[in-house]
Amino acid sequence: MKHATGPAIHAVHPWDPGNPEKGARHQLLSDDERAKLAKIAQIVRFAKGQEIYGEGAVADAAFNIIDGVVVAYRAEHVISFLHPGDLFGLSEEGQYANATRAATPVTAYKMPLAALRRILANNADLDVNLIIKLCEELREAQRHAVLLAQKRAATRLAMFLGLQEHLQAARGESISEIHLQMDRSSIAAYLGLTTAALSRAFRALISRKIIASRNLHFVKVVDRDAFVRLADASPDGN
Amino acid sequence: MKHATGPAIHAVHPWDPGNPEKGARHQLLSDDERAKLAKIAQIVRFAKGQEIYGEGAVADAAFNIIDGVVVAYRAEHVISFLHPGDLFGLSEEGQYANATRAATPVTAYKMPLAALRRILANNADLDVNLIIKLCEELREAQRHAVLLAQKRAATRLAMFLGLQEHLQAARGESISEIHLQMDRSSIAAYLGLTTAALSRAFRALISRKIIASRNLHFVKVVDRDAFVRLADASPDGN
DNA sequence: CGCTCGCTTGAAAAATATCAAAATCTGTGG
DNA sequence: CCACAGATTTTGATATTTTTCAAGCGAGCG
Repeated sequence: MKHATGPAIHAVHPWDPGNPEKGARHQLLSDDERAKLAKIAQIVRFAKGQEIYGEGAVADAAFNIIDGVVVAYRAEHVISFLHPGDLFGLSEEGQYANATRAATPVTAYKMPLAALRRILANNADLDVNLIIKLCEELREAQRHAVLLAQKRAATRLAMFLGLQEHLQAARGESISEIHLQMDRSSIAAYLGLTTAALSRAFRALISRKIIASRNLHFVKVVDRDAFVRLADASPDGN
Repeated sequence: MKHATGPAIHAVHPWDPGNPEKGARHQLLSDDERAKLAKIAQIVRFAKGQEIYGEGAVADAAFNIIDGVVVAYRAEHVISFLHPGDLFGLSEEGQYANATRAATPVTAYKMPLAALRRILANNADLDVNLIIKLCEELREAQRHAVLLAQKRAATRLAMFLGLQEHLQAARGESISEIHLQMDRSSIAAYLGLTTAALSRAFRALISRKIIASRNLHFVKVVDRDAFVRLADASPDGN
């Protein structure tokens, strides 16, 4: 079982131009590092919809997702969706900068921040890995901003689906369908739309035969050209 | 002259709850570290409007702003405004993830990435400082996303002005007026609006007597209550 | 098997995008 | 220091698009 070894942090390496397939994510930690972290970590579970911590709560632990999807939000707006291999609860000491909630049943490692920092202080490699991970989060936050700057709902949705597909590929999963594990209201909050507008955007893409969906959680890109035309943040017309 | 000492990285410390005034930014580097960086840095200047590097260009150097404002953009959308004490051009090796352009005349340190990484590898403290800086950038990118998720133009503008004011305060400058160094089209691109909509948003805030401005670059908050009511990402009504 | 919660749909109102023209600003050169 | 030309910003009138508010559906759950 891959989960038995301890926390795993996955990210696309920002240096190392010579990595196998571009965009592929790597496990950043060595077995040794994972073992060290495992010593201070405990495995915790959250039910779907359960709050993990609130905005502004005193931050005492970081989490590393083993399985499931977590939603990070702030002031009613979804900031990011976190997946297995992601780290969260970090980078704010004192208090958490945003709230988090389980979008699906979640299993995660929970690591006390104090112990974590102690390990980081004595381990330059971990430091670097943390930097890599932060860079990845930063890139993603910026992609989110570009998405949100789009003016048309259908464009935002297409970009979002493109991001999801991309993430799925980076995780090594199949791309034949895009799997949306979160509910519509979370997606709407991520896209800066009302659920009504999101629903209509889905309908627009479907009726234009750009995507198809067999249920709320699975979407398939039918017309790749049109999809890319929409999703690639075309600076021009649309 | 404070600039004679070498690169300076400013950030709000994420740990250290016990810092003097909350929100105040600190110089992260020791004199020794600055001296080390100074050895590999050269001072460069850019004219207003000049491109510093293009999106996707081969990344060979990082920059640290001494004076002026830089705009980072991607696909026609402004991702961030960078100020003195900020670092950019980092975190992408291989190629720059976004383009940058001088919004005002800019003076900066230019540091070859290769040399920079060599220094980082041998200096755990610098590592930590880099982490702190990345956390700050991440927080800011997330704030940007929250801003963009707002549906009303006036709300986005008010939040933007609030952010600018906050940054100004963190830099220790006066807050009696908000100084907008960039042009309207950059602000519009940052807010995900057209310049026309941005102009009307300004007008709306002015006619509602929430702000006043003596020219394009200086804005004053007149009705603080109304301003805060708008800018504080009110999850509720508006 | 009924019920709740979440998603979809409708119709009307509000807001922004568009496109184009007028006003202002900037900085350049006389 | 002033005048001018180009560029930026503002304003107007319309067309789109999204939000709102509310009612209908449907799927999943107890």
